Amino acid sequence: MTKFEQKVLKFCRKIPQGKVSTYKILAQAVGRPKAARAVGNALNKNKMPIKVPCHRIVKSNGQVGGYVKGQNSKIKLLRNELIKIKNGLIDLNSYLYPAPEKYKKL
DNA sequence: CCTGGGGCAGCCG
DNA sequence: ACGGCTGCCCCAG
Repeated sequence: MTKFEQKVLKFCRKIPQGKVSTYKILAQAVGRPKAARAVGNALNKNKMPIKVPCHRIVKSNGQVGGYVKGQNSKIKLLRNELIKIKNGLIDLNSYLYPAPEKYKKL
């Protein structure tokens, strides 16, 4: 496992239950602002959803995004954490962590 | 709403 | 080591 992946997973674990983050934010957190896709790759490759709650990572536009066990599975997990999803969309204003300014203008 | 192109770590030949 | 392809993406038009 590479350094990059480790960083990604580590940040994942910091996300509190009931909150979500985005691939982009994760990318920024690991120092690779433009590597959102690579981040997704890392999460996908990890394949250890029990220890690493990668279901709390969604797209920056609020869509659910993909998941190893399927989007539907991901949605269930999120709902299970009291996160409301309307038609495949998550309200980032309410759930986003660490909540950057640009998402707070509601 | 849809289309196209960019950018990045990993994997494979 | 090298080049090309891929994928839980992002953003501008």
